[in-house]
Amino acid sequence: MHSDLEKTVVSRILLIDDDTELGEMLAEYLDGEGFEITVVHNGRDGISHALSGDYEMALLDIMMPGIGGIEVLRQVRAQSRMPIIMLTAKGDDVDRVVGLELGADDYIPKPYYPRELVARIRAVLRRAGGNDGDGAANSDGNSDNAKLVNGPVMLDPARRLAAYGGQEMDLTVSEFNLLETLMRANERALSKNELSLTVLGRPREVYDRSIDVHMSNLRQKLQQVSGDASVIETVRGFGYRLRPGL
Amino acid sequence: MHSDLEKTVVSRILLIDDDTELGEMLAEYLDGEGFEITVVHNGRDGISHALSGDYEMALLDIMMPGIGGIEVLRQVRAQSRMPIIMLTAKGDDVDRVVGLELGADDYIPKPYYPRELVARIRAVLRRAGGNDGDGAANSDGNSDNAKLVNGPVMLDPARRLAAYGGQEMDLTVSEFNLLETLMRANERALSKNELSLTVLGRPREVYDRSIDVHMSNLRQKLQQVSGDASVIETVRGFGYRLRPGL
DNA sequence: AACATGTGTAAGCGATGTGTAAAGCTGGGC
DNA sequence: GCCCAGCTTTACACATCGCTTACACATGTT
Repeated sequence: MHSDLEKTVVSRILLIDDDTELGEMLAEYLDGEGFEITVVHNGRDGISHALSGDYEMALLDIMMPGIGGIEVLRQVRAQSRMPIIMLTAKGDDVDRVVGLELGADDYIPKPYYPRELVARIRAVLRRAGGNDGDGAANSDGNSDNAKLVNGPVMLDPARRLAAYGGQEMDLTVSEFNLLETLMRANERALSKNELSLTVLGRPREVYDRSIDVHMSNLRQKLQQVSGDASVIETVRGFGYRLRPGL
Repeated sequence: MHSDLEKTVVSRILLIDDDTELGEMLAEYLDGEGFEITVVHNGRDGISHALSGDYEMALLDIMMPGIGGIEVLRQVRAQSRMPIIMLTAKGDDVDRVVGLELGADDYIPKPYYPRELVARIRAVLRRAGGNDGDGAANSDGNSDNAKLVNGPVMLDPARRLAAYGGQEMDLTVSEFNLLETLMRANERALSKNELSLTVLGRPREVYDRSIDVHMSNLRQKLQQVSGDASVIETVRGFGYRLRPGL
């Protein structure tokens, strides 16, 4: 049962969260990342699904009506050591500590940046899959904190450093996420809604110009350093993409 | 380079802790991880069991009524070199030093994150089980007692000594942990939530400014000794990191 | 030309980070 | 058992940043 870490095997993930809209969004995104995801909306179903043995890990919202996340965790843990990541909105305090003491593998506060969520999921899965207990500090180094390079543009997600042709750039979180998302898409065009989802962690709203403005600012910073005005191209009526063949 | 230390035999572990409830939980969890665990609830029994030769290692709570953990450690060490991991409530670093000097192999503060505990147990067992001679913790790079060096900053986790350019610094437990965590992350940026988890042992709560304050104090001490104001950099909206290329 | 869509700039304001002080805890000394 | 000292946490004041909104202008499309 070892060394079946082939990437061809999709990881089956269970999402237990009563927030259907958010669930949709996450499910969609994770699906795109190569995970197979199932969503259930209450604690009851969560427990039974979790214990079915069909899933490699679970994402569990703490705040749920009826059987809350803590109780779900407790009951699942009574029978299973599957990896579990706790999700929670801000505002609940004591429960978190209890959750971790009960054996949650990680804890992620809202707002979820899907990117970060994926990183944590991979970290947890790797820890669970590779059977060697490694070092003490439970930092989540992960496979996708490798540096991203595309032509002269370099991004180091782990260190949160961005540079163009060796010249460092000072980017805000949103600008950084924006550039990171575009680079990961690798010249594929991304819609504004996709960008809003991954960069801002929320769906794009009706008169929402945030992505546009962040894009504008990012472009300015890029141009300041590169002199190149067209590192990022506009796809009119759709979104943006990194200029092919940079 | 597959090694033969893969033991098909389960590791027998002795847990010495007066807290029965916590003992239950840990025992159950560790059992699920493939360890065979025995729990005793006082120092007397702890010593006799430990010296029985039936166990590969012991987890030892420092705080116990009657014969305390330190005393147990001393008496066991008088006759045995078996691996021992100390468990303790947060905050007492004096005990930690004493424990390590008496020959404890590792030290884990409460609250226990089961995942981390398992990792440490495996690490300790691996060290003890493999060729003990060289003691060099190899590939996993996170040997707990190795000194950490990053530019002029030097940290000796075993002795709890910190220095900048040879100049010793007097740090509190939290400040030390903070610096240690940042150094282990090796220039990776860490979110405040991550830092709170590893440094304080709890998730960051809503209006929790503890990390910020500890950071402020740590920076002051660093500057006092180094004159360098920017050993630790802020990543706004995210967290902190050690300045790359120190 | 008329309309739709994208871009840049500016301004307000909530979010975030820092430093200081005071209160709360805990352990050690007596 | 009490008090003191040191550390951690909380509280607050202040500075700064950056996200969003709004609007004017530019560019593309029909």
